[in-house]
Amino acid sequence: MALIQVTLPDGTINEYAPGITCAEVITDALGRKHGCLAARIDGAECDLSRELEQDCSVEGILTQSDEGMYILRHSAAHLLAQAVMSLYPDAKPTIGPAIDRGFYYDFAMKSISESDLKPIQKKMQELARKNFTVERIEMSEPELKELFSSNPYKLEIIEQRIEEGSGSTIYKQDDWSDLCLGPHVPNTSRLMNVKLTSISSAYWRGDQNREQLVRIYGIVEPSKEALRATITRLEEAKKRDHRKLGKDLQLFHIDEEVGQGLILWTPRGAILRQELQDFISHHLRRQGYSQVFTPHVGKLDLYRTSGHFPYYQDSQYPPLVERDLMKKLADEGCTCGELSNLMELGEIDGYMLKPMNCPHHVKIYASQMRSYRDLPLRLAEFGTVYRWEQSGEISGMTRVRGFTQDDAHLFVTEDQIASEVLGCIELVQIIFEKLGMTDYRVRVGLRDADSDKYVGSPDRWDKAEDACRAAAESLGVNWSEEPGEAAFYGPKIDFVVKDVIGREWQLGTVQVDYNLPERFELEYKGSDGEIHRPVMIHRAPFGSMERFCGVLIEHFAGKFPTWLTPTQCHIITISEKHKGYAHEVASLLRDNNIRVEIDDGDDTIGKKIRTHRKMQPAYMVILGDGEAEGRTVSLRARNGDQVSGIPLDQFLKDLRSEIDQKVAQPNLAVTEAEE
RNA sequence: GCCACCGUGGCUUAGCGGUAUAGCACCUCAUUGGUAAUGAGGAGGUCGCGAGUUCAAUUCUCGCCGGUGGCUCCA
Repeated sequence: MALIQVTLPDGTINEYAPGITCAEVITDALGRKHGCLAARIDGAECDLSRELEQDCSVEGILTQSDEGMYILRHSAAHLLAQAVMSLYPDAKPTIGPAIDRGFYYDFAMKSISESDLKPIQKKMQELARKNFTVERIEMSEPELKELFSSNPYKLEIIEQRIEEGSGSTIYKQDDWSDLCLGPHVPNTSRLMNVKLTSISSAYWRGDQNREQLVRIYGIVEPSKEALRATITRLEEAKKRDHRKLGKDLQLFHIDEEVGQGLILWTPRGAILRQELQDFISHHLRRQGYSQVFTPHVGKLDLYRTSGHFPYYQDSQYPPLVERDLMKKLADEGCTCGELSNLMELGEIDGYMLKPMNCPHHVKIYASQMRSYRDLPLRLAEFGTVYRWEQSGEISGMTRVRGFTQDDAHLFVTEDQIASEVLGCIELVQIIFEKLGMTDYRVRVGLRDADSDKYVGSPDRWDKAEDACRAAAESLGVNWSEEPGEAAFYGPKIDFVVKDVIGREWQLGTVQVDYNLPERFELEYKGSDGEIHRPVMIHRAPFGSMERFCGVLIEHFAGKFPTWLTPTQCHIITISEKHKGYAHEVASLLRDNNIRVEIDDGDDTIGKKIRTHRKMQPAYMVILGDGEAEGRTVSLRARNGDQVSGIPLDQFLKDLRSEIDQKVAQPNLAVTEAEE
């Protein structure tokens, strides 16, 4: 029989008899401890057990690789399904993919609770221990339909995914099998280190109108150590959760009597927010923005013109209707449904909590005759908007019903779009850089070429889209084009970051808009003496102050740079004798605009340090006999570093400069200690 | 909005058909202590809200409100 030639990743070509498996080839090349759990034949992923029949290239997939982890997770999902089926024979498995942080499997079954996860997990480990071989079996369509005849979900997949007359594969371990393309680990013993993490629900095919399924989430790692490390990492991440830290550090409060998703900024949080606003305001002035203020409500008619009221009713607070009018309508026997209709028709007017700031800003633009010399006109406002988010979606500071955007609207000529979009991007870059937020991605939302829902001419879109692409490119970070993700009124650039539990949040956004100027018939007089229509750019580099601060709390784990820290210094006295000096130091610092808290109580020094540590001041300033006599201070940094005998004026000077320069992290005590 | 789970003084939390733990925080007294908890005492809760079952509900049932994890949605 003719031998086949197998090319290995290093370029070596070995000859084998046909029918040799990938596993054997890899073992031959790398030895028995090759650490692979699957393979690639000519680039296509497959099982280690796959047999080779002709010349090809073979490459092992290491467990540690991204692809390897993906396969491990996918196999763990299968194991989960096997375990669930053995414990709940009535359950019907649907789909169970690997995801970035683990895996899940959706079942049609009676609901189970968190406490049921333990036995399932135990069963999984028991099955894993039995070291079943995971076997790939090719089947024809009729065979598949026969095998999964009692599972309508699998049948639906077979109907939709598998071409008439062709077949697919199942993966079988012990007496259990699942419809799947693979590849999978060679045997279940690879899946010992699993942990089921949570239980929730999902709709079949993600469709709200279809069956609700039970979804079980889990994580899996190649080794016990890796699993333990992952669990520890998840627990550590949870400690950074802004909802927990926000409470511990007294940054904000949400009160159910005030309302869901409505943030109360407490004094310490207000400082954080104010510092950020001041920081960005400085850059706005530099870039030629004009500050404006507008009210929190506007007439319904305004939002009829802008299109917000008719199009986005479901995500708005209900309109406010005048009390007398309400009473009159009620007396006339008008029902709620009729009232709603009247409002929609524009028969009666009312006010709306503003869902966006743009209509107000548009009106400021339109309040004067504008000439091309006025453009670009950049109107900025920290504007608070209200949106009726679904109750189940509200979360901490990241998804709320009332929030303040660091909003601005740029009214520009067609030719100014590119440079102004770039200016907006620069602003985002300045902010992210100063705060050390390098872990973000950028989405450029482009129009869907096949759709006609977009306003504005194709060539204008092309230009605007090019401007967005170029701007995104200029950032030097990961960015992706997302066709079909543009707003109907123009392309956009979104900045997306992850929170501690891996959820992505959109922060900043830059959007080009041809629509609103049209709707409000905005004009300017060009240099040619003709009337032209401006283009608008909406942009919010932080996105919302609430969401941004939420993400920022997690980013810094509550250990903010000195300029942002709500209380920069906590002054702590050793004993009663030092009260006088402590207050003197406090006054001096306060006079120099440094935020100080003083503890001259009668706790021991150890106790005071323990107490104040929790609030994460940039520095603890310890004052006792030595300091009072020599007019110096002792500093204690967050990490425990200490330094004594710093002359008071020098400390003030250094601290002031650290704040003014917005240094990334407090480093006075650290620098001194290292010398 | 949907599904599951959860809701005990400011915070963390024990408990359970007979109105309730403990720690931290708070207040008082003593202590004046040099870098992660000094000691003693005290006060503080209609056990999320409303109904129902029961001789009796914080505990069981239902409804509502709120939170958590997902799903769906997200201008």
